[in-house]
Amino acid sequence: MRGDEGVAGRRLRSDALNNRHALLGVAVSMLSRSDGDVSLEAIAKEAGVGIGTLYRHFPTREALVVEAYGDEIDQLCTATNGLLATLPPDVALREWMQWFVDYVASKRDMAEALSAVVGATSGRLADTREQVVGALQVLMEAGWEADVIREDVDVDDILCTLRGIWMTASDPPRGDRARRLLNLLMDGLRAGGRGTGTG
Amino acid sequence: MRGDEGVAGRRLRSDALNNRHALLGVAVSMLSRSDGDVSLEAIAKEAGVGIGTLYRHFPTREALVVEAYGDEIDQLCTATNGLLATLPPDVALREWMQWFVDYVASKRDMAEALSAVVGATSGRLADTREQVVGALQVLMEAGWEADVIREDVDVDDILCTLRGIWMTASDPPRGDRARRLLNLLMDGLRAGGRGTGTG
DNA sequence: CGACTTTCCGGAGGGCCCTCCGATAAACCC
DNA sequence: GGGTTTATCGGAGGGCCCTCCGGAAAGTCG
Repeated sequence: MRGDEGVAGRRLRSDALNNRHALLGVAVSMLSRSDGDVSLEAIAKEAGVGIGTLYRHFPTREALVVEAYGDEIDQLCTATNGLLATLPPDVALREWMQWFVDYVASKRDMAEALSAVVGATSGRLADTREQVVGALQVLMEAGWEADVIREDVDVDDILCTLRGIWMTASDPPRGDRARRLLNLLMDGLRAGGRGTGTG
Repeated sequence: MRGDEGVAGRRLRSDALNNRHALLGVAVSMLSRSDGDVSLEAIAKEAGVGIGTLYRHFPTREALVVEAYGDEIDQLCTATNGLLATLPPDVALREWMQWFVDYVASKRDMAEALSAVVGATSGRLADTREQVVGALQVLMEAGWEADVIREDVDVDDILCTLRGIWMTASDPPRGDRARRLLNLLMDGLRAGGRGTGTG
């Protein structure tokens, strides 16, 4: 399973590994419930471990959420190949961003968790960042190659804009507006050559 | 002074008014300091009132921040006229958004506070929302009139996108990226006619 | 000035977050 | 197994957020 080591990559002791899996399982289950907010202490209790143990494995709530849904994020990030195999690059990019935004909006706490990912510079959150950036990079490069995406916009620009859109799409869910904003973004991405802004 | 009444518009009792002013003054002063986080309890204590009093006047941290800087937000929102008097509408819009984003990035807690404003549907935060929407509306309408801004993008679209940009521009401050994103947005806003996205 | 009504105050209290360190248990060696 | 090392656990504790309501102060009327 992904992420079965500690921060230094060392193998975890058996009890630590059990606790880690228990926490992730409980986290997925409790975060999926539709009732009100879920406290980290409640997750630790339900998993049968102390709160200190939860924090040792997952230093922030965001880290826990991202790791709980790590597999699904993996899937989204590897889906780029399938998209590029069947769609023009710009359409593939548009479609992938739509999936991503919809996915984020479908999970409690995911918008905030992935916002932390965007700003992360080290640790596991930063690994996830690299993963997402990588997926976007593949899509963008295909668009550049086919000359359907302007070249003076970088992957970080897109990621930051995307974050703005998924924040809008979640809490409360607003898929319609997200679609409009993605259209606006795509139009900016296709607008000819050098930026025409005044700044 | 702006905001010298309670939620129902009734006149405040004298002690309440004094407390309110004391809280706002202390809030501005403490939020302007550059050291670490400022707790609401610390603000209440410094203002010489109980924590309950603070919450009665300002139901959330965001409300306190927005009201503390209400005058400055007013100024930003009325600056549109001056801009439109001397600049083409699209340039004026671009310039105003730049001011706004830079302003948000310059105040502790302002990014989050104004995010709450964007989502507010009632109360004083919603009033501020109307104010900002009004300013944007003026700029957009000038752009539509002059036929330099596409007409299938509404003011809420811009506000949501703008929020994404100011979130990026603050915490940590990243004015360079904000400028790039504003350029991208402007290019989308000028890109011809009907949206070309696939959604 | 009292007496009465209305508004407002203050801080105790409960919940959550996060840290820290003495206690505990796994892993390893002989 | 017994002893030693080292990783891990657990929860007490302190801080902040926010609510709630008994009590106090301001305003009002005769």
